[in-house]
This record gives sequence, C-alpha cells and structure tokens, in this order.
Amino acid sequence: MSEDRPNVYDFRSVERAWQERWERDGIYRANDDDPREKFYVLEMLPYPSGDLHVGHAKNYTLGDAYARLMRMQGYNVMHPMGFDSFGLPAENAAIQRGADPAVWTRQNVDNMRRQLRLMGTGYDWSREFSTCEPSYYRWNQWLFLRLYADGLAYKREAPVNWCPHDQTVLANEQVEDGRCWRCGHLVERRNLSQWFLKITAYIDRLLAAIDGLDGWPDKIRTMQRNWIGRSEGVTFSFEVEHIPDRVAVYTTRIDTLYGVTYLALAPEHPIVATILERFPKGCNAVETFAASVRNKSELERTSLMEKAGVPTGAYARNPLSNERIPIWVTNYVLAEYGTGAVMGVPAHDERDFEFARKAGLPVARVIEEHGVSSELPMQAAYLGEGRLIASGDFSGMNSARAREAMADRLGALALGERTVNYRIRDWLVSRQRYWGTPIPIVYCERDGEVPVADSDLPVLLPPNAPITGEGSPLARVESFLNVACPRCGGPARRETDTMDTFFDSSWYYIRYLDPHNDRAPFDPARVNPWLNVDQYIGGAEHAVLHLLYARFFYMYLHDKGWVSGPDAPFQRLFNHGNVMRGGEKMSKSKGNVVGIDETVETYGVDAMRLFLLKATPPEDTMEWTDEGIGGRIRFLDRVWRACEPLLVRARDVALDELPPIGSDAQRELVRSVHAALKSGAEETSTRRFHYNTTLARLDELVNTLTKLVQSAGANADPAVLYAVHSLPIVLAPFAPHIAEELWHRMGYESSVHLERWIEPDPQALAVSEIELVVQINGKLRGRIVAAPGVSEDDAVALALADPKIAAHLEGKTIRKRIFVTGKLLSFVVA
RNA sequence: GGGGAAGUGGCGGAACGGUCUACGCGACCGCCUCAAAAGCGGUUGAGCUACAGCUCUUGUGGGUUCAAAUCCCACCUUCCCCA
Repeated sequence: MSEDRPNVYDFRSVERAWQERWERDGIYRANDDDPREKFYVLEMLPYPSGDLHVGHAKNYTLGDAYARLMRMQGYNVMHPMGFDSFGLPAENAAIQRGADPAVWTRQNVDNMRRQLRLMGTGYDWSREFSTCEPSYYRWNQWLFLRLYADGLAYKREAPVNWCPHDQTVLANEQVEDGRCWRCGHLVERRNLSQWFLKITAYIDRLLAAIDGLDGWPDKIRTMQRNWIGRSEGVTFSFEVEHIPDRVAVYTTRIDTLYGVTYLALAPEHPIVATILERFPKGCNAVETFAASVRNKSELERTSLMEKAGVPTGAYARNPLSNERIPIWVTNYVLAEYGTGAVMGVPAHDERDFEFARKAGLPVARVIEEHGVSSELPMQAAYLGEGRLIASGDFSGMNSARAREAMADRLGALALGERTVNYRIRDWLVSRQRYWGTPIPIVYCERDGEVPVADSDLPVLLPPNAPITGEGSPLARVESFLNVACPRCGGPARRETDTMDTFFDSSWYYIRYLDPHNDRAPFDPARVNPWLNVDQYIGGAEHAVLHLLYARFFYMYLHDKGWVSGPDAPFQRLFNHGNVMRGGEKMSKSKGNVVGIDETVETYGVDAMRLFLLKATPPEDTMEWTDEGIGGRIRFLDRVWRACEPLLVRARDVALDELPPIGSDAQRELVRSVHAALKSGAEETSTRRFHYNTTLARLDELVNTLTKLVQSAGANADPAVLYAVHSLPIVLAPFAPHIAEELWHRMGYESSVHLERWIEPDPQALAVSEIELVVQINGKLRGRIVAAPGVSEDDAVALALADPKIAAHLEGKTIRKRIFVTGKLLSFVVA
C-alpha cells in the first residue's frame, strides 16, 4: 500500500519503533516521589476476551489522550492497566474445548496486553496485575476475612437462579429474560446456602453520598438511587380468623387501606401451611398452585407469567375498617421482597387491578379521581393521590394527611409502625464455579464455620479440577476439599464456592498504587497520596453493580482507616459511547467486527486513534467507516509533507515567544496554532473531552500550513517554522507516533511526550478585524467589517454608511438599538 | 409502564441566546499526467433568479425575546437504562 503513496509518511517503520523505545525508556512510569500534583486517570478494568476491536480502542484512546494532555500540562499522571481475569468464559472454554482455564486466560491476557501496547497507549506497565494471580486474589481472601470478622460477610440460605439443563447456579446477569444465557432453558429458583456481603449495612450512607458525586453523570446517579430503591411506608399486620398468627404487610400507600379487598400471599409464605391445616378444603388446589409457582424465576413471576392465584378459604380482618377479606395465594407476590404478603387494593394499584379482574375480586375506590364519577366502574387503577372517600373517619382527608393519620392510628393500636424499605438486597457473592477466588472458610465437624488463618492465605485454586459445567468443580477435588480445622486441627472441609468477580474489581484501583506488596493488600501510606481516582472512564453498563460495590468497599476501607481523603473511589466518571459497524454494535456473531490488528496494519495506529477521536464526541455512539479513517491517513500525509523539509530549521525558531509576523497569512497560521492549543487545553480542563473539535482545529492548522509552505517553498519564514516546531506538541496526545518522529527528526533526544503543552497566547489568538452582523427588525440586512473593539457609535456610523443598510432604514424611525460588542448591531424600526 | 438522552446538508458532526452548517467523509469541476493513482485548487442546504438579489431551512406545532438550533410548553420519532 505504501508503494502506492510515494513520498509520504511511512507509519509502519515509525510506529513500532517508538513503542519499543517508550517502553524501554519508561516514560510513562508514575513515581511516588514526584513533587508535582498527582492525577489518577483510569479506564475500567477490562476482561481479557479474545481479540480487541476498535470499540475497545475508542475507550482506551480517549483515556490515553486525556492522560497525555494532563501529563503535558505538568501533572504527575498515574495511568495503570490490568486484567479482570477471573470469570466464566475461561470455564466455558474448558467445557467446550477442554482448555485449562489458567493457560487459556494467560494466553488471552498476553494477547490483550500486546494489543493494548499496539494502540500506543501510555500505561505504566510496571503496575500491571491480573486478578486471577494468587498474589492478587489472596488479598481478596484477606479482605473477605476482615469483612467476615466485622459481620459484613455471612452465610444464609437463599433462593438463587438454577439452570436445570446445565445443572448449575447462575448469577443474575447470566439470566436473560428468565432464561439461561448459555442453553436458553428457563431458569428456576432454588434454595441454596449462600455467602452474602452486607451492603445493606451501608445503604443509607451509600444513598446519601450520591448527592455528593457531582463529577458523575446524573443518569448514573439516578440509576443508583433507583437501584437502592428507598421507600417510606408502614408495616402493619392483618388478623387471620381462627388462626393465632398475624400476616404482616408493607405498603407505601397506607392511605388506600380501606380499599383492600383481598390479602395476597406468596406461595412460600410460612402462614400458608398453617392455613392449610386449619382449612383443609382448599388444600389440593393451593398445593398444586404453589408447586407450579415455587420454582419459577423472579422475572417470570413478576413479568412473564399471567397473574394467577387461588383462594385459601381463610379470611383476614382489615385492622382499621374491620372488614372481612379473603386470603389468596398468588404468583405475583415474592417471598423475598418485603414481607412476602401484599394488601390487595385493586382500585389504586395496577398489578392488584389486573389480578382482581382475573380473579373476580371486587374493586373498592377510596381515592377520589378528579373529574371522574365514583359511581362508574373503573377501567384502570387510579394511582394518583386525592381526597379519601369511603374510608371511615379518614374520609375527606387528602392522601398525604391520611397517610400520617392512619400510620398514627395503627401505631396507637400497636398494629403497625412506619418503616423504611429498600429494593436492594445484600450482595450475593457465592458462585458455584471454579474460576474465581476461593472463599477462605472451612467447615469443621466440631467448630462449624471457621475462617482460614491469614497466615494460610492464599487458599489456592487446585489445578486440574473437573470442569464439566455441572455442579461445583471444587467440591470434587479431594485434595482441596479435605483440610485440618484451623481451630482444633480436626477433620474439616473447605468451602467450595468462589467469589463473584465483582469482588475483584471493587478495590483493584487501589492495588495499582502498591501492586507488589506481599504483606498487605496495600500500604495506606503509599496509596493515600494518590487517592482517589480523579477521572474514571468506562461504559454505562456497569453503572449500578460495579460502581455501587466499589463505593461500598471504599466506605468500608475508609471506616477501617486504610484509605483516607474523599469519601468516594472515583471523583469523576465519564461514560463513553460504543462503535457501530453497519448500524449494529460490533459482535462476532454478526461478523461486523473491526479488529485492532488489521486496522493498525492497514492504516496505522495514529490514523486509527485520530479517527476514533475525530468522528464524534466521545460519549456518542459512532459509526466505523473505511472512508473516515482514510481521511485521517491523508491528514497524516499532509502533516508529513508540510513539515518534513523544514524540520532541521524549525528547531531554531523558539517556542517560548511568538515569531515575527510578516503577513496576514502568517498571522492566521500562528493564530491557528494557538487555536488548536487552546481547544486541547479547554476540552481537557472542562472535562468535556470533545477532542473532535480540537482535531478540527488541527485540520485547519495543517491546511493553512500546507498552503503557506507551498507558496513560500524552501524559503520558509519564521512563522512557518514556528508552526512546524510546535506541531508535534499539539499532535502528541492524539497521534503520539508521528509527533515523536517529527520531534526526533528536529534533533531532539528526549521524548515529545515529556514536553510542556504550550500556553495559548491571547495575543496570537487576537484578530485584527471582525465582522459585525447588522439586523433590522430581527432580519439580517448586512455585515460590516470593523476593528475588534469598535464602539457602538462607530459601528452605527459604519452601518449607516453602508448603502444596503441605509436603504432598509430609509424613512423609518429607529425605536431601539441593540449592540453586542464584537458580535452584532440590531435596529428595531417602525 | 417509569426514567434518561437525542433529532442540524447526501453522511459523521460544529455552533448551545447573536443570525447556521467549522472540520471531516462523499459527490462534482479543474490542474498535473500519454493515461491512471496519489497530490493540489475550486464547488457543494433548498427554491426563485439577471453569476445583483430575494425567500425558506436545525423532527412538528405553539410561546418568550430586538434576536431561538440554543430557553419554555405540547406532540412525533429514535436510542439507552430500569421494570
């Protein structure tokens, strides 16, 4: 290809050589002792999947350009990289191809590191680690034991997703539309003993701290609030006829209490068994129904299945109205959420309305709907608030007041109390999987659950476990399983569950700051000067889980006194957009993946980076096109052609002062240099990252330069040489290879990436004349050219001197005049 | 169903109260060449028209303002997240 383009920039011979040189010279290493102000830039820890495509490159290029700009602006930049290398794909490779997960993962990590380097990104590779290495996961175990000691890690039985076909437990994120992501079978609910982290102990703090995350997108903050799902309501109980037990329910709409026409129970609710003993008549129907529902997944029950239920034959009493209401067992009430029982108010709750209509239960309106007769049958539930009707002494109150009054009344009668409820539940961290961090707990016949001693960490994953996709592999490795009890020395068995990989990614960004510590996860004295992460960059798909878990960990570590400073791990967060091809997201199955290796081979790294940054603002989804990147190659060729003959002399023109200006064209050239410098600095300091506009300024600069070089030929003047001298610096964050090559050919020995960004000079940016827009009655009627600081009176005089404008003003009275300095002059006439 | 973001030339996008479409892609014309490629120069929102000029144009319809792509209201469409 380069044979077809003679006399132009030969990226192939340049790019690889510089990458090796940068690595050798360690120019991206972050030094703890550097006195300059620190700046920590981080892209989300990647999973080492097969080959990277340009979608990945978009994310890393953005972070890299930003880190380079910050470095050039004088910060001590921390920009590390590592690998989130535990997780299911390695096990799937083992199941499908008999691959050893450790070998398979190492190959992927090696390939990904190679490709990341190929992109020319300036990472401090001396800090790299992979979460599947024992030297990392031993500190997962160590942290787990601290959480355990503090009562924040505990084991209990809980319903989990179970795939009957693959005979295994699935994480929530591995269930898609109620089905197993691998085999497509409907997922069931099973009760298994599981490890949880008590994130709910921090929930009020996690919620309150969202207000302070002003460097995060509002969207993410809203999503976290919704995920936490705090609500204020009332928990109260219903008396059941002929049975001593009461049934507790939680509601945020206690004002609709008089509209309750039935009580709905989850099939798993403990009182169901008691009711069946007392009312054996409905026994068969209820049991059949409960059995049909019990193993269905949560999603199926709440969204997929039609609402259904059976009456139990028992009745409850409304605690305030004393009305007798039937008790039903239904499929849409979940045992796990709230109390496992719901007061059925068809008139004012959508799901209750839908169910009541199917079950033939009455609808009792208790909130007045503005402009709707209370006599007519309801077509849909009314969810709004309003004046209460048919509600005893509470009739006539508005919803808000009634809620207070009814909560008070229930409280006074000792039947209920105000409570706060959350949607979020504790974090289930157990996985019945092999490729993860073993949970460091031992079960002793005598002492029960016993934590592994710190001195016995890490609990290593045994090699050669039977990975078949059925059951827990660790449970079948005898040498792993059998262990002496850390407390009594007697026979004991190890926990065979491993940790959710979100555990790994909840604190990794701290480990980068002390990556080789073998005595602790990190040394507070060493990591605190760097914390927190100033700018975090990643996709919005991790908005809730990873970012919430990481905040939870940070608060815990903060409470332990191991980290200090701001109360959030990531000061600012930026969500990048994806890269599409042919209108669709890149994926192997669609065959529309644009790989890094081919792209770099064909177009070069710099062209790829420039296109990724140029095409759209970074938060937008962009479309990859071969024509688009072709334009960036032409840009690099223009840069090369314009600069190459002048490099030797360019260095003689100083950069710390403006060159002498001989013509308007020269002034324009110097102005465009500083316009590009200003744009780069602004997009960085405002953290808008719209480097697409900075690259537009660079296009203008190179176009202007090209024209001048052509007309001036070899007799280049100081302004041209100044532009050539400064160009590598402006180019460096975006196209680091060509920038370095030009710099080097000017005779510099040190790297352009260690140079200072040139401060944009207002004098260079100043223009000698401006165009002033003249409006008459809001319509554009002319433009006048004037000095930048022209006064209103002078501008008016100039406008009146313009024949076209004068014609429009002919015979009219000027009623109002608006003058915006440097922009326009507007007349309102009659 | 709820929440969020966005609709600008043939396309990606600039501009985000100051009179549109920076920059790039594509297309067309020219120069160079035996010819092509590459490169260089020019043109490129729509309509009317005498290459002078006029009118219209930022999804649709209203509003605020001397002035609206930009602010406000309603609607339409698309995408993303949660359910």
